[in-house]
Order: sequence, then C-alpha cells, then structure tokens
Amino acid sequence: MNIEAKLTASIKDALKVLYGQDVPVAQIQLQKTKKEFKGHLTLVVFPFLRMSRKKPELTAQEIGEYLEQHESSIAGFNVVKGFLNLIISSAAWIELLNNINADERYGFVDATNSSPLVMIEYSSPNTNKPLHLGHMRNNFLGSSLANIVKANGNKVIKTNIVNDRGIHICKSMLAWLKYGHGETPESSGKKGDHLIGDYYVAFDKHYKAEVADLMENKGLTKEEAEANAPLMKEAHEMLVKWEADDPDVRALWKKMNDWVYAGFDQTYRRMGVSFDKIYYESNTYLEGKKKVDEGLHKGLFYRKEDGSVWADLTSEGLDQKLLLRSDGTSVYMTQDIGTAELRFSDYPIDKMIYVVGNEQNYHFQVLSLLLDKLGFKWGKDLVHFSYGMVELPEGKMKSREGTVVDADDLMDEMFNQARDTSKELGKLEGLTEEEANNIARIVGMGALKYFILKVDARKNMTFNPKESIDFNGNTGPFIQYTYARIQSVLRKAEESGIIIPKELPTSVELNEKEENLIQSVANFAVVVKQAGDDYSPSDIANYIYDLVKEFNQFYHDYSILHEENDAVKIFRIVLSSNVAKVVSLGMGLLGIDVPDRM
RNA sequence: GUCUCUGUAGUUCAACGGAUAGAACGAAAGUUUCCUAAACUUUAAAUAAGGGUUCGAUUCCCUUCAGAGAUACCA
Repeated sequence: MNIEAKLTASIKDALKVLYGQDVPVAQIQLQKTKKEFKGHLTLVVFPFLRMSRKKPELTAQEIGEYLEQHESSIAGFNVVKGFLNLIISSAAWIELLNNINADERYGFVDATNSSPLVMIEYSSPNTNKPLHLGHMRNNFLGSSLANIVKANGNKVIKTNIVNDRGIHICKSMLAWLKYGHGETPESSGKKGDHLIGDYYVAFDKHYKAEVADLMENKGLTKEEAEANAPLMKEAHEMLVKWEADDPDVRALWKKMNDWVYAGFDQTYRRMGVSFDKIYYESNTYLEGKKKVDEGLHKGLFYRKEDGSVWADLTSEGLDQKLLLRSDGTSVYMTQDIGTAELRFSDYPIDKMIYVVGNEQNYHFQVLSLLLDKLGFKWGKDLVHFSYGMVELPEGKMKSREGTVVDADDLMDEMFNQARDTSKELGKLEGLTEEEANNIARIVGMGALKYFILKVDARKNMTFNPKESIDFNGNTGPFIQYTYARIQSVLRKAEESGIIIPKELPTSVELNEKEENLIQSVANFAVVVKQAGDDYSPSDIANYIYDLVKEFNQFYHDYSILHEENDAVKIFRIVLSSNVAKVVSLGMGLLGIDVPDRM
C-alpha cells in the first residue's frame, strides 16, 4: 500500500474523530508539497472548515496533531495558513523504495482474460504521398497511446486503415501515365512512396494550369473551371473505372500501391511503429456501401434526384451529410462505416479509439451518430483521440504545394545531428562504427519523438526546421543522457564488487533530496494510471523530465560511489537504479529507447 | 454566418479550483584535481482585455479581441 493511500485513510479517520463527519476519500486530496516549504505531502484544509468551524490554521494544527499521534509514517508537520505540510519518516520512504525495487515492472498492470479489448486505429496513410511530420505526430501518439493503454491492464489491438483507393490515388496514377514515361523505383532509384508523391504534386501543377487557362480564356468562374478541367474529369472517370473493376486501371493501381507499401514499411520500421492488423479501404468500402443501402431501405437516409444518397442530421443539430456520390461511388464516410463493420465482426471490441487529427472532429461526431443509427451498439461510445496540427513558422504544411517536412528526411537529419554532436563531444571513442551509429539512431529518434510527445496532444504545435530539434534542456537526449550516466554508475558499482541486498534496512537516515526523489519515483504508478485515463502521453513525458532533472541535481550535490558510509552508498545505488528503471519504463511507453552509454 | 478548439516570459512548452504561475531554448554571469560538462548554479523576463462564481481562478461561466479548424460529390 502506498503512503498516499495510507495517509488518506488516516485523514479520513482524523476528520471523523475530530469533527464527527464521514468524508469520502475522493474528497481528501493530498498534493506534493511545494519545494519552498518543508514537508512531502500537503493537505489543503479549506474544504474542511465548514465541519471544524475553526480558523484554517487551527484546523490544520488539529489534524496534524492527530496524524502525528496515530500514523507511524508521519515524522512531523507544519502549518502555513490553510496548508498542512506533512513530513514522512525516512523509514517509511525506505520501505516504499524496497517495494518498488522488488517490482520489475513497477506501475504496470498486466491484462487478464477478462480485461477489456481496446482497438486503436492510427497512422491511416493515403497511398498517394510519402509520410510527413504530421503523420509522425499521429504515429508517435497512436503508438504511445497503445503502450499506455496496455500498461493499464487492457488488451490492445493496434490497427491501421490504409487509404489505398479514391480520387487522390487516381490523380497520381493519371499523372504517372501522362508524364511518367514509365518511371519505376528501380529505374530512378527513388523510394516508392516518394515517387508516387512526386506525381501527385505533378497532377496538381498541371490541374492548376488548366483551371487558370479556363478562367482566362473561356471566362469561367473558379468553381466552374475547377469542376470542368479535363484532368479532373479524367481522374473521376478513372475512379469510376476502378470501382467497376476495370482490369487495366486495377493493374496499374496495384503496381503503384506496391511501390508505396515498400516505402512505407521502411519508414514505419525506422519510426519504430507497428500494427497487429491492417485494413485496406479497397476491401472495406463495399461493406460501407452495403450498410448505406441497408440504411436507405430502412428509411434512415434519403436519395436526391441526381442519385446521391444523404443522411439528414439536422434534428441532431448537424447538417446533411453525403454518403454516396451521384455517380454511385463512395466517400470517406462510407468507408469508415464499412471499416467499422469489418472490425467488429473480426474482434470482440469493447472500446474503439481513433487517432485522427482535430480537423476531423466533425467527421467523427457524424460517424458516431451514423453508426448509432445503423444499429452499431458501440457507435455512441467511440473515442476520437483528436490531436492538433503540426505547423511550420510560416503556417500550415501543404503536401500539394510541397511545403512539407518529409518524415524520411527529418529522420536522416536527426541521425546526422546526433552523430555529429557525439563526435564533437568525443563520446564515440572506443566504440565500433556500428555501435556508434546505433547510439546516434537511438538519440536522434529520441529527440524527435520526445519533442512531439511532450506537447499536449490536442494543441497545435510549431516545428521550426531551421532550428530543428534541441539536444539540451527538456529533450529526449537529456533524459537518455541521465539514464546512461546511471547505467555507468551501476556498472562501476558492480565492478567494485558491491553487494546489493534485496531489502534495504529502514534505519538509514535520509536527506531531503533523497526522500523527495523516492517520492517522485513512486509517483510513476500514479502518472501511468492518469495518462491511461486521460489518454495523455504528454503527462508521461513531462513526468520523466521532472524526475530526471531532480535526479541530476541530486547527482550533482551528492556522490554515490564515493560516499563513505556503506549503508548510505548502497541506498543511493538502489535509489539510482530505480530512477533508471522508471525512466526506462516511462520512455518505453513513449516508444523511445534508452542507451546504456552515450 | 454558425459550430468547435486554442490564446501563459522574446521563443517552444508546463501548472486535479490551491501557497510567491514552473521549465527549457535564447540573453547575461559562474562551476570541471570528484561517479559521463549532452551536466549543475545564479540573474532578467509572461496568464490577450473586461466582468462574474468563491475562502481562493491560468483553470469554471459570460462578453470582447486574436489565431486555427470544420461546416465539400477531397480524404
């Protein structure tokens, strides 16, 4: 049982004995004492004034005195205004550290047979362009979220819905046919996803030229020109052919998609993300059309004169939503309905989480309603894990205009930076080329992932490619560096033959920094739980940073291996190793590796 | 127009309704005979504006202002 829970129970007793009131434990909130005051945990007594009918100072004093007498782990207390600062005994802290030390996966809960099954969809790329920084935020968030949900005792299935069909693919295909001269990844040496992306950009360039021409020479409005440009018409014809299973179109489609997948696989591996089950929209969209037809027959939807099918959500306070185009082809929403159908017939899913950008908040509001209308019992409870855009200093990234930060390029750059920095600092001496590169890879990816994950997911964030990513301060490498230093200390401790007992004696007298550090380590379990409840990887990131910063200050002020008192030395080694353990587990939740040396 | 989200040091980010709003980068100044200086210490610097709710508001509510997004036969 942790200290906080024990204290909360004692405070409940105190309130009952002193004021005769039974207060639910949820209302007794202990917080970490601010560092400018003496103590470890603080009780704010303002909420209890109503029952004590005394001044805040006096109320705090009474509760403090009760606890000092009745709770063995309390070594003392002080009162500042309405704040009761409690001081926990060294022995209680050591006991807590012993408990943490005995638990290899402290803070994690294993799933059982009866645990809920959570499916998490993330990544969800289009096959017409390579992955960029925005996708990286999605992948890192989704992947980390899966780790966090799993660490909280759920069964997790990571899934990816690949958007391998639709008008955007047709644009790339058409451009390749028209301007490609048979270029392949082999012929040009380009990564497949990049090659396709280049043709997507080419389509847009030629299309824009056509629109401008129509406006200038035929006097059409912008809307008319956009709808009547020959390239766009051709692309739509191609989409109709694709849905009609035209063999030529399908063959081309398959060839080009395979190039893209080869490229994606490489990028995913490098990012360290993976999936348990991949769905393709080319397989799910028909399922969606079927469901829409069903809904049409049941009178849930209606057909317009031109043949398009719509859902009327005005009674729910939303608009009318298109479900099938007038030419009978399906749209985004149709596909998501079909995908949901397939997933729930494949798995007994208890909860569905979609990791998708906040620009689609409305889409998921609608999807939830539509699934509910169609009789999916999970429809109302779907979770849209909505995250903000990654912006450049100049504003939003636009893939069609080529102003994106490419995922592959960025990872290259991070790797190179990490390697250069290591070299400058002389950290690579005595290592093989392979070892050095491995460390540069871990550090470079750590910097990138941490940079993205430390930010509250729902906020837009800014990325400046020129300044790129720091390796100092609140960064992944700072955390990794601290971990590496602890590992070094532990190696040296082992070399010098120090024997670490399973249980530390509770008689060692600790200093304030040591007690606070144990408190911070112990808090990991609370943070993991919290992050699981709130779906918040950034909570983990910010917790680890605080812990590491605290450890660094301790490390600077006190020596570990040069400490003369053996009992204290051993205690500090155990404390350090548990800091490292929690850091490693926490970084693992973020999908970030920690190196033994760097 | 309507709806949603976001406004915190020069910049990038923190802060279950709790104490004097924390960090980092950048700026200025320091610390290496000692376990990895990718570290540590010090200084200057912020809650968009106005109202309300209460013992207490960056946090909750209202108004205004600013930014982003949605409201597409794009995905």
